[in-house]
Amino acid sequence: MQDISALLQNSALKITPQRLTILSIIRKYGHIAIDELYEQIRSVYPTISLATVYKNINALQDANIIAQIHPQMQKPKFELKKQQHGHFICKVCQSVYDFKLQNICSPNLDIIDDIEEKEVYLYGVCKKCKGE
Amino acid sequence: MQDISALLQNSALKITPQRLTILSIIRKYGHIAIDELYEQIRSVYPTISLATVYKNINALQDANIIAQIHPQMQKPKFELKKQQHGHFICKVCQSVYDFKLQNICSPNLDIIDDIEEKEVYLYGVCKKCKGE
DNA sequence: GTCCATGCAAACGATTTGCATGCGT
DNA sequence: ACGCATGCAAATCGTTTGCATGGAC
Repeated sequence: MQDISALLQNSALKITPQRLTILSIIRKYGHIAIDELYEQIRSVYPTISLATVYKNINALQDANIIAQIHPQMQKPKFELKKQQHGHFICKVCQSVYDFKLQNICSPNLDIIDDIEEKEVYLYGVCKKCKGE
Repeated sequence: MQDISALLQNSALKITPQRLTILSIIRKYGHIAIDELYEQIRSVYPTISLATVYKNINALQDANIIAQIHPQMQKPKFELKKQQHGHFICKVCQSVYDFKLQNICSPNLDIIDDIEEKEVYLYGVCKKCKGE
């Protein structure tokens, strides 16, 4: 379990209770959309402004502490930044699961010089939903 | 080269000059954002409304004639729907190249029952930009 | 004490909607 | 002739900005 304060300490960002709460909610949920995040944080800080949430997710992205994913048919979601991985999205329950990215296709496209980053989304039905 | 009228004939959508033009522009550019599409179609139909362009891309997506891609750091772009493929995005010139998706990683994640769709974006610098 | 963060309201941009008219079938 | 498509304007939604106050360092 990563230490959330340390993430902020190693950045230029100040440690505020709002930021700590935002990060702990993201960690708890794994992947969360902005409106769910806002809803969750309001149960802790009822007076927090949506603008503050937006400013913080932008600052945290710039500081490379969180990352944004864009699954098809879903609102963008945020996650704590970690090593490269892919996402499996269940079409039924909409859950997002991380998985290790290994030997992704090496496309033989002569325009490609070299590949620096990979972004992979797989879509299907998870076992939990299939089993019902 | 696919026949654009046929795409519309096989759908419930009416064949209008605006739709044909939208589709031919998408085909010509391969991948195009909505504002570029609007700009291009205005050079043919100067009176077309942006609302019409939006209504049409929504209708064409629902009819499975076009698809939307979401490369990181770029506006969403549209392409004609075709068999499954990945996208390589040049970080310098922002160009999008299609490539054939073959033996993508089989993640050993026990929550996955089976995979129905794959969405892959690779990011790097294309040879054209590297060579300069 | 300084500077950044917060919270509110207003502004903004992108997309959608309602409605009257036009066009494809 | 009917019903969907178009084009305009207005409405809406998500996100950003400006600014005064508060809090972290």
